[in-house]
This record gives sequence, C-alpha cells and structure tokens, in this order.
Amino acid sequence: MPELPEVETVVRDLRPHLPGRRIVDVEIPRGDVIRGDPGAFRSDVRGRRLEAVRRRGKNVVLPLDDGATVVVNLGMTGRLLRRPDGSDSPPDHLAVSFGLSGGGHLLYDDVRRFGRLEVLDAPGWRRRSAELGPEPLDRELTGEGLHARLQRSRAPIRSWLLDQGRIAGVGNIYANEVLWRAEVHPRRPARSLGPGEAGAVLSSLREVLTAAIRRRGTTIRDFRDADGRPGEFASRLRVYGREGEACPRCGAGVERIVFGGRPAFVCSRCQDPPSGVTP
DNA sequence: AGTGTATCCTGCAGGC
DNA sequence: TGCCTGCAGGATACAC
Repeated sequence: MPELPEVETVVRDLRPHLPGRRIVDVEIPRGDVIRGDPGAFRSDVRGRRLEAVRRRGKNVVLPLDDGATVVVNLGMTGRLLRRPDGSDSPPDHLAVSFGLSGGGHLLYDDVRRFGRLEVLDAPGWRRRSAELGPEPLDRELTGEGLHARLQRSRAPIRSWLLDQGRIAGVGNIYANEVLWRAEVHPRRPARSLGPGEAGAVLSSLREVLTAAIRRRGTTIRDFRDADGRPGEFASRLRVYGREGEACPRCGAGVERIVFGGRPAFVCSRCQDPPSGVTP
C-alpha cells in the first residue's frame, strides 16, 4: 500500500512535530510488528530524543539522539498517526504507541500487521540503507545511470522496479503507472530497454512520483496520512485498477495481466510486449 | 539469476 | 443474511 509518495506524505506531516521531542513512554499492544525483541525495542527507544524525520525508499526513518535509528516499514496497511493529547479514541488496530514529551502520541496502527518497526545502531542503519537502491528523485540518478543498471538484469522491468535493492520506493501502483507513461511494457526484460526508454522511465518516475506527492498519495482503501486523512491521487491513476477502461492516450482497452504473482495493467497498443510473449 | 509459490494477517467485495 | 472464495498497495524464504 504505502509506496514512496505515501511515505513521503507521512514524513512531511510528522516533520514539524517530532524533532526535539523525547519518547517518554512506549506501549506495544501487538509485539509481532516489532522486528526483534519488543522488550529490547522498548528499552532502546524509551527516553531517547527524536532528532529528525526522514524517508528512505518506503521506510520512515527516525534518528535518535544516541545515534540509533528507528526504522518503520508500513507494509500493506501500516499507519503512523499523530495524536495530540485528549484527541479521539485509539485507532482500531493499534500496535505501538509512543508517548512524547510535551504531550501527544505517535501511534502505529496496522490492520494486517505486515509492517515492521525496529531500532538499528548507526552501522546497522548504514548497512541497511546501503542494501537499498538509489532514490528515484535523487538528482544523482541519471538516465545513463539507470540505463547502465538496467543492462545488468534480464528480469521484467516491472519486477526490476519493484525490487527495493535496485531502486528504492517503487511499488506496484506506481510501477504500472510509470511504465504506461513511458510506453514500456512491464514484461520487457530490463536489459532490453534502450537509452531513450531508460530515460523515459526515469522522467516518468519523477513525474508520477512528484505528482502523487503533490496530491498526498494514493488511497485505494487503507492509506491515511499522519492526521488520518486519505490521499487524493487515486483519481489520477491512468491504468492501475482500470482493467477494461479506455487507455487515456490511445483509447484502446486497458488489460490486466499477472506475473511475478502480482497484477500488471497495460495498454497493449501503447506498450508493445516483448517478442514471443502473450500480452 | 530469475520465477513461482507460500507465508505473515485482516477486511472486504462478489457470487450463490 | 450468511457462507465461501479470492484478492489486496509489501517483504521474505524456499525450491527449482
């Protein structure tokens, strides 16, 4: 559910409120969302001051004042919610609650509990971050650089985009939207993309992701920002979930295919399939 | 190396 | 109304 734009939305919501505040209390009603031992998590985090709110790929990254870092991956249905004192009842699937100095709470809520929270020391976080691919919105990534990386893999380009070790932050919704925009079929082997196509994929990535951030993310069902509000990008999706509708570019039908265990949405007129493959 | 499958969970939509 | 099946934006482990 939460991909780069949704995580970025949450991070921007939290950033004005968390840095400088201390975690004075930690409650963990659902310990299975903690990677590692929940008791160790609590004692590592309690009493620490939050230094910043960042994003890396699909992870919310919360550096602490002792050099450690809390990393939150929202999985499919995770939410980080900001709760001022005295507001509302707790969410339906509260998994972790951080009490903050000065009042208020940061809550982690997760229906399916596929999300994970963990604390890493400085080298641990450095290693983890190094396992992730580059940020698509980072200026350092160029069309030539992306093309070179694509050359090393024969995986389908959609699978390549979903692999967090190759590029960070892209999930199934935006991968499909980006490939439609770039007019590249999702099953095309990564290494079969020419330099021009790689450039089109990169500029489409940037356009789609920034447009989605501007609309505060895509809510199909579960996503909420840190204040509990849905995002507004769903109506701007061109192919994702639009099987049978007309391609907004050419009018042909949008098709749903499945590979890698997940649905892909394509206009087979705009997006030529690789040779020898059914749509 | 890459792919298919299963797993972790719950809620919801659709068919009957 | 109820029961059943399939499906979901993610990550990971496994066998082939």
